[in-house]
Formats: sequence, structure tokens, C-alpha cells
Amino acid sequence: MIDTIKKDFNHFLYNSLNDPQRSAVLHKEKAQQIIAGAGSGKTRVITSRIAHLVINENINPRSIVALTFTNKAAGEMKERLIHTFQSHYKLPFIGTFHSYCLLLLRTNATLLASPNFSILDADDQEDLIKSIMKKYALAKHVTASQIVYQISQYKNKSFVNDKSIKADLQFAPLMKDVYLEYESEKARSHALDFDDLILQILQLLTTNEAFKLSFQKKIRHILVDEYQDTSHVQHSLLRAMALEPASTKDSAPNKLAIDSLCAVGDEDQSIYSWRGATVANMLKFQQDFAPVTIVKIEQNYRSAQPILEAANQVIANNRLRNPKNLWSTRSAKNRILHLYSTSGDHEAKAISTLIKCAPKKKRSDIAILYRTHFQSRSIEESLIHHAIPYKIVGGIRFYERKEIKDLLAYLRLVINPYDKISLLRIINTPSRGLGAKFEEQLLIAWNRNPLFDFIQLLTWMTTDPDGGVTGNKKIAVQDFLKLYTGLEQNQHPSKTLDFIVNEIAYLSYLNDNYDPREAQDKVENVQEFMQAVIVFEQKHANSLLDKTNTVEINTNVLEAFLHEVALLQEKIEEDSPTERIHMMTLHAAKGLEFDTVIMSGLEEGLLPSSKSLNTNEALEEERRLMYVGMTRAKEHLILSSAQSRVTFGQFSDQVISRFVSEIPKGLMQTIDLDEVPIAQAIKFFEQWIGGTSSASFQPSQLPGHMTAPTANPYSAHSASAPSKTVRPATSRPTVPSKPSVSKASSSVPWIKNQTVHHEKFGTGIIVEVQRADDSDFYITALFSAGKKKVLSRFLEKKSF
DNA sequence: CCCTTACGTGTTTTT
DNA sequence: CACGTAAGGG
Repeated sequence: MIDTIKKDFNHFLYNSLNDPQRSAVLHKEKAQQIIAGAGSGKTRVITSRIAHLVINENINPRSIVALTFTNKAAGEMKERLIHTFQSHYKLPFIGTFHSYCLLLLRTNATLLASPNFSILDADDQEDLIKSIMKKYALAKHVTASQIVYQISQYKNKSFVNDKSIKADLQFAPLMKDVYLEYESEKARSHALDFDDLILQILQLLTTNEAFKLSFQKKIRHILVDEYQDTSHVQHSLLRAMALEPASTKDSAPNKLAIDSLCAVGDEDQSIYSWRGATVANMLKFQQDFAPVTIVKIEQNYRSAQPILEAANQVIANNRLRNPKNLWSTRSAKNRILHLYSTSGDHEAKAISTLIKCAPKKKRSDIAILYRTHFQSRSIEESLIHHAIPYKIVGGIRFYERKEIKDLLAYLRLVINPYDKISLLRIINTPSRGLGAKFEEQLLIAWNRNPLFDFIQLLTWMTTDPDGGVTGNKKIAVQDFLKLYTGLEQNQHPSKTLDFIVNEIAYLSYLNDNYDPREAQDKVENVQEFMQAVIVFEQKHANSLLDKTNTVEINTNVLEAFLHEVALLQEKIEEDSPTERIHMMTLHAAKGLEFDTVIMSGLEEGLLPSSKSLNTNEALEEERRLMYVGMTRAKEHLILSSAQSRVTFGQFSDQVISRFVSEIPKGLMQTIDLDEVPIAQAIKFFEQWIGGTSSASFQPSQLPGHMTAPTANPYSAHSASAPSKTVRPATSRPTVPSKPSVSKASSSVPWIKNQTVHHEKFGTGIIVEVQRADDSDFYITALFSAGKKKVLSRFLEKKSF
């Protein structure tokens, strides 16, 4: 059997991979960097390399680690390897940086100050910061989430080898206090945030030589996916994992301590800089792990040629990149369609209509992508209306729902009785008469007894004369404590959860506190959650016997569940048999591919996001997002924009994304659904997506629109480019593709969030635009002096 | 202490 | 619009 697997794999290796791919798989020297364009088969290369090491080189899978950025990417790689290995080989560890560090923390719990730690998600972090802000009266100008973000930025960027984490705080004075308080509260609660998971392991590797040596004795091969998305800290972590102890210092020559190191990346797909990722790590990798063999893979197997060509043209507008030549032999025609609708709802309807024109077997391989989660809602409604099954990937995450987090908090306290965040969350949920006043008392008591766990603390509060809790409150607290003393630690978290839900009458709490529809939803979520715990329990029990299990950790099942859930956004679910459309953000789509990709909301302010209009760096990242989205498509790419959209409950006019106008007109057909009768559009959809797949939209079918398309005065491309697009004479506003060309600024429409300059008011940001007359607009803009409404002729656009 | 109502305020992207 | 926070009455 193993011989068959080996034969099959080698047949694949020598017949199905191209030369650069194969050389990357077979590479024997120590460090290697693979520069792989979109769709060039980089996941394939990584998984094949792992398979090659295990199957042909007889490397122990346990000595191989593959690090990815998202759980999804990891899942995909695992699946492919399981397929190759047919369960005759063990799987190596494949997972995110965070989950690998968590695993290391758990397997080395004895080295930790508190082995039973909780993991804080963004929500918990915010709660904690809010409570600290109260103390410092820091409310007005910053929000808790901004502080959380800043702290994370600091942790990801500022950590330098060998320096203490807290050594060079660069926060404003008050921020520094908040940060330090945050860190100490976290320590007291025996809790770690996501960034800590990585920093803790980095600390261990750099300060504990025995730990490092035993790590390197065990782990001999490391592979990293999406290197362009690594942060400073993650790069340092890799150095610490892979280099000789002496060479962790910057001055000493670097010597690889492991047998092979392989990183894959593509600078054009760097879309996580907001989370501390830096493309510069691609170069740093070449320096720090020198000598590095560089392999470039530039053949794209995924996309039909016009799609790739269009994506190449778009990304070519980025200045901060090295040009590359991604090519495809999959020639085709008419693969890109631009849908122009009148409103967001209209867009949603158009998308549903289009999907209904696709043959059934194509349905499951359609993805709808958008920039932000909230954009999914109108589309969802329309899909439901048209009875099209869909699946949202990573939306409002299951484990972040209020009702689930409440129950998780109860469970977390079982494992970690120091978890202050969880205690504060549920001490009065459901309400048991322990409100704001009690919370105050609790915090005071906690400060007096910093080392108490919650049982000791609550006991102290109700029994000590200084505790200050009497009467009804005392009874309520005692009842709460009784709940926990009634819990038995066992190997069945589902029973523990069951007990809690019953004991606190959680379902009736939900029914009493939410209106029927909402309550019903929440009750169902709770039931699903309880089911997920059971599923986990069984999986866990099996994996202790199963040899595909990566590492055995002797641990409490509940603890394992909580840790798994902390890093997981999706709920644990069995694959559903129905074919469903996939919906997800552009970020979530990275690394995936679909037959048909529908990108919705391609408008200024959405993509590019209004938050990214101020710097060129941010704008270029938005363009990379556009690029990532486009290159997900294999056969058909639909770009969709709407003329107006409801934002904050108000209609606002939208402008087609500049990225759309960066696509050469000859590669894209446009259908303006305000002009084209729906029956005609449907007829075209059926031919295009359902039939010949290269159908072209015939302008001649359009009575009344026989005239040659009018050049778009706003579009830099359109002046003389031959075009088969159907554009009504009343041309839609588009942004020039090169924003820095401000010569034509008088003809360019004024856009919300544009930065402008006024002689008297200084620099401001546009919040509203109204037409004044043929040549002028009333612009409402936010200056440092406040909101002002001025005529556009007194304003000057500022571009960066 | 809890519930209701009235504002007002603000939406990237993920581990 | 839709959420979360601030203020007031029961």
C-alpha cells in the first residue's frame, strides 16, 4: 500500500509539476524562498514538499512544521496531505503561527507561570481596556478598540531581539499607563492575548537555551506560507526557531540550526500590513537566513488569460513593488463583466439573477466577495428571497456571539478561576442582583487581595467584615458560588455545560430578555454550541487513539476545547451536502480559488476603503486586495458597482472604484442595468455564464443605444480606447486611475472622504457633496475648526 | 438595582 | 439604520 502511495506521488511529482515547482519541492540545501505569483500553485508546492520529505526522504512527520496565516489555508493543506498520505503516514503540524505557539505553550506548561491560562479575543481585550479606561478617566478622545489596536501594533512592530518587551514603550504618557495596567491585569487574570501567544514562545526561545535546544532537536524542517504577511515578531520568531543560538544576535553570522527552511510569498498579495505585517520581511528573510536559494514561479494555472491580464494591469499601478511577469496559457475571451446597478438592493438582486442563470453544477463554485462584512447583508437577503443556498465564511463569528461568549465565560472560570474578564462578564448574567454597585465592590476587593481566585475572593467578600457584602447580595453571591461547587471536573465538558445552562436557566433568560425572533436565534445558537461541544468531545476521544493526531497532550478536555475555540472563528460543523454559494471578505478569500468570482461594492469608499484614501501605502494595499480578489477567479469574473447605496440609514451617491477603470476596456464588458431591460440582461447572463462562456454582449441588441459609447470624461483610459462596453450617454462618474494627476481636478467629481485644503480653514475631509450649479458643488467638510459648507471652487484637492 | 427611552455615534480587513 | 451608552422613572 505504501508502495502505491509512493509511486503515485512520484508520478505526480515528475509529471504534474513544472520545473521551478519541482525544484522547490526537491530543494536540498538549507534555506529557500519561493516567490510565487497568484495561482501559481504555491499551496501545491508546499504540500508536495512535505509529502516528498515524508515519503521519499523518510523524514519523521513530527519533525516538520508548516505555518500558515489562516486556519482556512491550514485546513486546505491538511486536506491535500491526508489525501496523499491516505492515513499511512502521520500528519506533521500544519497550522497558524498562533495555534503552533499555543501548542508549544501547552506542551511546555511547566515552564509557564500559570499553566491554566485563558486566551483573550478582541472582545475580551476591549472589555478589559474599558475597565481600565474608567479608572483613568480616558474616555472622550480614544475608543477602547483603538487602544487595543495600538497595543497590538506595538507588540507586533516594536519588539526587537533580546530586548525586554516593555523596554522601549513609545506610547503617550497616559497610554503607557493603560498599556502597563493592561499587561498586569492580564497577568493577574492568568490570561494571554493573541499577540502574547507568539511573544511568549519568542521569549522562551531567546532566553531559555535548553528549551531552544530541545525544540531544534525535535523540529528539523520548517515551512512558512504567505511570508509577505509576517510581522516583525513573527520573523523574529522564525529566526529564533531556525538559527543557531549564537546567531540570534544581529552581529554574529547566521547559521541555520535545522535541516531545511522554506518560505513562500508574493508581495502583490500582502494585505495584512494593518496588523503589523511587513513585506520587507521577504528581503529580510534573504539576508537573515543567507545563503538563500530563490525560486520564482510565474506561470499561473488558475485564471483564464483575460482575467489574469486584467489583474496584472491593475496591480501594475502600484509603485511600491517589483514588476513581475505572471502568465497563463489559458487563452479565452470575454471573461470579465462589469455590472452597474442603481442601488445596493438592486445590485443584490442583479447578483441573484446572474447566479440563477448559472447551471446548477457551477453553483457551488461561485464566490461573492466584498470588502467588509456589513456588505453581505443586502446580498444575503436577496439570496434568501431567490432561494439560493449560501454559506458565509467567517462572518459574525460564531464564538463571538454574546450568548456563546457568556457560556464560554462560565466554562473558562472552571479552568481558570483567576479569569477576571470572564467573572465580570457573567457575575450578573443572568441578572442576579449583582449590578454596577457590586462590580465596584468586587474590584475594590480584588485590589485588596490580588492573589485570590474568584472563589476565594467571593468567599472573602461575603464572610470577612471588610468584605462589605450582606443581605440579598450575600445570598446571590453564595448561590453563584454554589453553582461552581456543584460542578464536577470530568472528561465531559458537554455535561458541565449542560449543568450550567440548566442551573442558570439560561434559555429562559434569553427568552425573557430578547424579542421572540432574536431569542429564538440565540436559543438555537446555544443548542448548536452544545452540539459542537459534543462533536469536539468525540473528536478528541478519537484523536487520542488515531495516529493522524499530531501531538498528544495529556490535558483536560474542557481546556483543550476552550483553547481550540479561542483561535477558531468558525463553528465546528460537519460538511453540509447542499451546494452553496460562498460569501466572504476579500481577506478571507486569499489562498482560495473559484470558478466564478463576483466582487461586489466596487465603489470609492468601499474598495478602496474610505479609511485608506489618505496615504499611498494604504491605497496600494487596497489595490492589492482588488488584485487578490480578481485572481481568485478561474473562469468568470464579475465586478459589481452600484450608483447609490444606503449608508448609515441614508442614501448616498457612489462613484465607481478607480480600480475598475484601471482594467483595459477591451477586456471587460459593461452592463448598465439602469439602461438594459432585465429580460435582455437575463438572456445575456444565460449565454455568458451558462453557455458558451465567451458570449459577448451585443450593443446592437439595444434599441436606442446604438450610438458609439461616449468617452468618459473622468476616465484616463477612455479617451481613445476602442470599447465594446455599453455606456449610456449620461456617463457615470469614475475616478481617474492616477489620483496624483491633479491637472484635471476641475472635472473630477468631489468624493466623500477626499482630503481637501481651504485657504482659511486649512486641511479637512469631505463629508457631504451637493451640486450647486453646472460647475460648482457645495462641499461640507470637516476641518479642525469643525464642519463647514463651502463652494468647491474655494477648495483644493490634496492627494498623497 | 433594573428597565425604559432618548440620543448620539460610528462600520475595514484577522489570529 | 442599528448599535451601545447616558439619563430618568419604577
